[in-house]
Amino acid sequence: MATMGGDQRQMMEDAAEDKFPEGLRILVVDDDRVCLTVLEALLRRCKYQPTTVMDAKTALRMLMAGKQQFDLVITDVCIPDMDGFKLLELIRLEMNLPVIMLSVDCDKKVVMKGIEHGASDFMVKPVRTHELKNIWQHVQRWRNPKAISHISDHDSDVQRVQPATADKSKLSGNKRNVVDDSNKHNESTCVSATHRKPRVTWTIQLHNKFLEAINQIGLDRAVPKKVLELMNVDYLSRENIASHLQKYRLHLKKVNSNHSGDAYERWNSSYNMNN
DNA sequence: TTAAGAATAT
DNA sequence: GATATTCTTA
Repeated sequence: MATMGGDQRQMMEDAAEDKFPEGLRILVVDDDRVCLTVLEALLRRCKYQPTTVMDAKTALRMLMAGKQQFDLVITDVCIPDMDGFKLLELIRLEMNLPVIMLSVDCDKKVVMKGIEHGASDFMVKPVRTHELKNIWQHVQRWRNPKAISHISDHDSDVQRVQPATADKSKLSGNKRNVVDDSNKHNESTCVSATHRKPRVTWTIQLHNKFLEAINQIGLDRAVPKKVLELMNVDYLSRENIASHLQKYRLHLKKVNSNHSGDAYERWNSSYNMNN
């Protein structure tokens, strides 16, 4: 990777605000040199800023080392030193980045697996430019999760329809349009995944920040909205905090009733898994 | 209409 | 168990 001077970085930040999708930093992981090169060229053509690596370990090391150096990761399913899904999992666990999976075939099971592991998207090789042009949307989704439109109409699941009051649409005429997917596979198009916010992991750091906020506000006056503001962590939602606050208060109650000294320990120990 | 907090669901 | 989502209430 090229080291960049302050000027360049500044330029990129400007770009990030003005013409947002340009200059997006993308890490591409694929063991096939040809694919890698092609992909790199295509990404460049889309005005992105690709970095290529050929194995998972290097990818991880780069991601971990400089924090927040990338906006998006694209990885092949088959990479030598690690299962692509494993890599996906790790990235999702350790960092807050959208990941796009890549594969040569569109086997439903594989795609499914990608989705289940939290891939933002799944593309089938060969990837075309027009598919890449739009991948910035995943970054945008990540940064602004509020804009997520719940398109959960992908199964024949009996959608539990509440009587009159449940209608969220503002339009009076409620058209329940189900986009028919008559073309289940056009070859080499990207199969769009359900975009789902990653489950929040309350690391010790995050929890400490939470505590800090609570201390500042005062436990009794602490409400999710205020805590959210004070914490100022962009990927957290009010609901996330509400949930955690609920758990925290429950925990406090326990501690108060039976104050066995190790209750505190127990609370903290549940955060020692990672970070 | 929004948000808190309890109750459930995953 | 942890976190998300739904439900009820204010």
